[in-house]
Amino acid sequence: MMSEQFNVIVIDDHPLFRKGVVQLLGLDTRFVVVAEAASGAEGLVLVQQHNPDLVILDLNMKGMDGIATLRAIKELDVDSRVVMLTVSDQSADLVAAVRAGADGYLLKDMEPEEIVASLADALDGQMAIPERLGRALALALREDDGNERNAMLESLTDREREILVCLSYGLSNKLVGRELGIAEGTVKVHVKSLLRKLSFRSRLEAAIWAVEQGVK
Amino acid sequence: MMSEQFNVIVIDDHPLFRKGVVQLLGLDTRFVVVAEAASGAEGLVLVQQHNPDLVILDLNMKGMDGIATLRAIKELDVDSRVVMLTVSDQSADLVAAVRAGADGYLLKDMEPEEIVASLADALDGQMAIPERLGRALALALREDDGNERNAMLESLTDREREILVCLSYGLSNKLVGRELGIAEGTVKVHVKSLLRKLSFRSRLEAAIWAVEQGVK
DNA sequence: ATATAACTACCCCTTTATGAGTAGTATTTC
DNA sequence: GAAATACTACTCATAAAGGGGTAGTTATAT
Repeated sequence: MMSEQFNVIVIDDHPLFRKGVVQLLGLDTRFVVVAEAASGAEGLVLVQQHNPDLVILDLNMKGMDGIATLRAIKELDVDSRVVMLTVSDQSADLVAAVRAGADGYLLKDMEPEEIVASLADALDGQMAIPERLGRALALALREDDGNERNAMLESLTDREREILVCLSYGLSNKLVGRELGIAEGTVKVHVKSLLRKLSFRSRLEAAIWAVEQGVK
Repeated sequence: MMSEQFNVIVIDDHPLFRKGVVQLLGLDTRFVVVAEAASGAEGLVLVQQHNPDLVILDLNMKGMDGIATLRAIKELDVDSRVVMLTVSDQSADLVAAVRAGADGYLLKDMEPEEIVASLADALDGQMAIPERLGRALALALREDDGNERNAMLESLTDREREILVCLSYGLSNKLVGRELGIAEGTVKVHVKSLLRKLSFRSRLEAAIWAVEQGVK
């Protein structure tokens, strides 16, 4: 079996970390860094152009943040695997990344050997999750069944919950406004807020979730 | 109890039937025809202007048909009751009308006394459904549980069913196209077709229905 | 008193979605 | 062969949705 080479793009707005990653990958002949980007927007263009095997993406970036960039990449017509690289060991970040389609999640303070091994895993189709976060992820996924649902709903205001119910009935903004006696523009604000709080990208996703959760 | 008077608007693109209805209502002092319209679009404007107690609406009109007009009226900020008047005794038409929010459903070949009595019922809050269609309606409503669901699904082509499933996952047209390997514009055509076939007004309604029906 | 949060309503702008139409190709049906 | 249907892909147009912002009001908490 020949030793394949993998094209890699590194996206990180911190030049030092970026260079560190590039250097680290340079030590392993399997990895070829074909491009670097200092922002999500810039990285997006490069990914589109190069269609790399692997994208290493910083989670905490100014401007277009890591999750947004990850989603944007997943919407491109490329089949690159994306591994998030971050200093955060917050399980919330991990869960958000996994939900948005991350193929791996690495911590910047991991040992170089661990990082390289994890990247190889990701390319191999296995999700690379550090040991210490595995338990948090399992916990978060279990919470998906009820705990998290309540947590998500409780993060909404009464008005937002009311509007979510309307969405689950398939109402348009105009009809929701008429139903609740408020302006259509105001409905948009609440919809916008609840989409942000629940991390949905459209009223469609929110409505489907609400229906599946039995929100009434 | 004083004998109230009800303002009525008649919408029918058949002048003869329209005049007949107006004359019929003229025989009963409770009804006051405040306007007539020969098309759905025209009627819509009049309903908006007059906010009548009752709208008598022909189901079978050229141009904007009766169901479409009914929906448009229900979207207006008026609380008019709408009774469909039609020659059709097809239960499908009846079901569609009831679903779209009709407050009554009359047949043009009913006896004048029956029609007037039914209109009074509708104004009183009771849905006016002819005896002979009652059984069909009950049947149709029972069919809502499975039979009609299958009938609705079977009216779709394979591609449309496939796309409906994508909608139930919350995908946008662009993502559906990418998922199925076709152009976004093509997805739009299929979505438009399935919305028409299933009588939904938005992908949101279709997706919610699909989720509730367990379409997978 | 002064934050803080929620609710309301509007502005701007871009993207999506929907509706209507035309049209070519392939397959099936009569 | 001709007709019908499904699928594909356009065009053009309007409506709806979503993301950003500012801002005034009310209520509640610090």
